[in-house]
Amino acid sequence: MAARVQQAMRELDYRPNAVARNLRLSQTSLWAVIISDIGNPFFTSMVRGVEDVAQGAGYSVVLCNSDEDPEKESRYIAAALAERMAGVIISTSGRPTVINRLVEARIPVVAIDRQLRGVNIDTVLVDNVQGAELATTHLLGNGYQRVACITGPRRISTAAQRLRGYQRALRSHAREATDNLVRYADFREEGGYRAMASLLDSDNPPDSVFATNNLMTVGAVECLVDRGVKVPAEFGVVGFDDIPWAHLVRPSLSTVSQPTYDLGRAAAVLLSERIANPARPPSTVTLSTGLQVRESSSRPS
Amino acid sequence: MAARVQQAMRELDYRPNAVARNLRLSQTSLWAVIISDIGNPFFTSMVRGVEDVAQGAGYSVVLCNSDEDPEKESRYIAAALAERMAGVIISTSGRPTVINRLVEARIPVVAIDRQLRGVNIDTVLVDNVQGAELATTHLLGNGYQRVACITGPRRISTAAQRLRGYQRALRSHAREATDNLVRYADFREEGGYRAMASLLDSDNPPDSVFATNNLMTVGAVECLVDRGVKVPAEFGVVGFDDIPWAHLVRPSLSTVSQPTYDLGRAAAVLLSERIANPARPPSTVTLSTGLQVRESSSRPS
DNA sequence: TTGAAAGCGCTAACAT
DNA sequence: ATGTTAGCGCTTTCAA
Repeated sequence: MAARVQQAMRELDYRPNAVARNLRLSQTSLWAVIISDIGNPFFTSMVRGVEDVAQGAGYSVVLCNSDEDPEKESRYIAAALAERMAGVIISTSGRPTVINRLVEARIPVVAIDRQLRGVNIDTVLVDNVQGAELATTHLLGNGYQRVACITGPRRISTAAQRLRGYQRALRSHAREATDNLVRYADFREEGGYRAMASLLDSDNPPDSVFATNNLMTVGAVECLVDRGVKVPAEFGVVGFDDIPWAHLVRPSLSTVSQPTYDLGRAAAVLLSERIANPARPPSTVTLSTGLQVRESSSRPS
Repeated sequence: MAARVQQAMRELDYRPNAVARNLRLSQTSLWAVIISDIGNPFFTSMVRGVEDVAQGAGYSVVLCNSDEDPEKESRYIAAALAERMAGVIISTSGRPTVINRLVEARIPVVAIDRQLRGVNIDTVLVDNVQGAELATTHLLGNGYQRVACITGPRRISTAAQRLRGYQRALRSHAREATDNLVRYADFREEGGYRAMASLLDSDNPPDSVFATNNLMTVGAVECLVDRGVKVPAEFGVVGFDDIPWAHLVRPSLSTVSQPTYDLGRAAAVLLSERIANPARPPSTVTLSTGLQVRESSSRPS
């Protein structure tokens, strides 16, 4: 009887070997989530969203941290490929070539937060242009005259789109969008700090800044504090994406907020749908952003 | 010749199937790092330390987030077991039973940050008693009279040890270590907030607090801000473990700092040594902590 | 209902 | 130096 087998299983504490099972079925129950900076709370919140959906669908989520390093990213992609993971959710560091392998190997892939050029796959984004426009317009509306922008690496779609939103806002307020108010940094704190320093040291410095991610915003504010520049009285700051404990920071930071958890959920839903039906055409989900006005952009009149 | 095979491999874009390889060799090149809260920057820094060593030793690191939930933790342990991962580094949510399976299955396991009761395995810790004593003594030395303690769940070793260090410091300053100044919370922000509220609402409220992790410290400070209690003039605060951007928070937070990155490195080294030599007796590495004095504990005289 | 066997893709041992 | 084969533990198909 089957009952006796069950009994024996318990007695011997039998655990099925998933490796053999995976080999036989040529599929696993593991999803890889490859993110570009584990130190950025944006990604950690997103991962929670992915996890909650994945658990419900019977998958386990393993996290891989590429640290914005294309080489580490490649290594993790290779691992996901070699282990024949059931699916991959990736926020790329910007090199499209390596990811193609996954797509070619017919492993379901969803791009999250950042677009993948050259391949047509499921994608979950926020409306970066709109968010950046919101932030810049807000600064202009509060009486700041020369709004600068600290953005990320050109190859990363969010950096490019947020810059575009900034430029669009300037133009619609009849300001010229000059290059000398734009700095390209690395989406990290130190990069934000250096970019801010460079802006302050320029010939005709700005009186406010829009930084295109949370860590660079922190770096920029640190620079302003170090130089004794008063925020928001002398200088306005708006960032893209919140930081935790934003309310404990003085001055508290105005930011473009993103639905990070829902971003993760949406990606997970797309991935499970693609696994269920590999033939369906890829779709793109775009979530909208909101402006959180706090102290750093509210110039006293 | 071998050269012709190499050539064919390239032409066909051959990728070895790691699943089959794992089955044959009954081992993988994947380490699982199971952490209890991905939202806590303490763990993210630790993971970086693990990763850097692992990469050097030819392993890839996948991260699993148990969110302090024993059930999720069990699921990930089961996955690590089923996938026959090469090793596991775990910061447990406190249930010893499930982890035994890993040990019984002879999968190399290293406990990090939190001790595992009942099993004798490689462990990496910080000197929690010493750090807590440092923090409490510092508050007493700065003229605070009634020092409270917000600690974590009893079953977690760090919570117990930090509480012990607090009690020891009180006794060596001839203060009674009374239970009504101690609160057990959950190592999260909301828990810290509620514990602080409970302390303030008690009959004989404290004039300072030592919180045993970073998130609860943030929660406690939020509560103090909401109640209009002046830190540090009316109330002193010291936390255990730093938060990012501690310098941007006003008042800036005094904390017991931990070598988080080195903690990860040490665990990774222990794990790779155990993989190389499964027979060696388990060892425990204890790293020391330091006191970062900032504004929140410096009462103006 | 229960049993037997093939084969997933790889590696290691053995034979040529 | 090159070729052949057994077997890792599972699932699926086919046979009894």
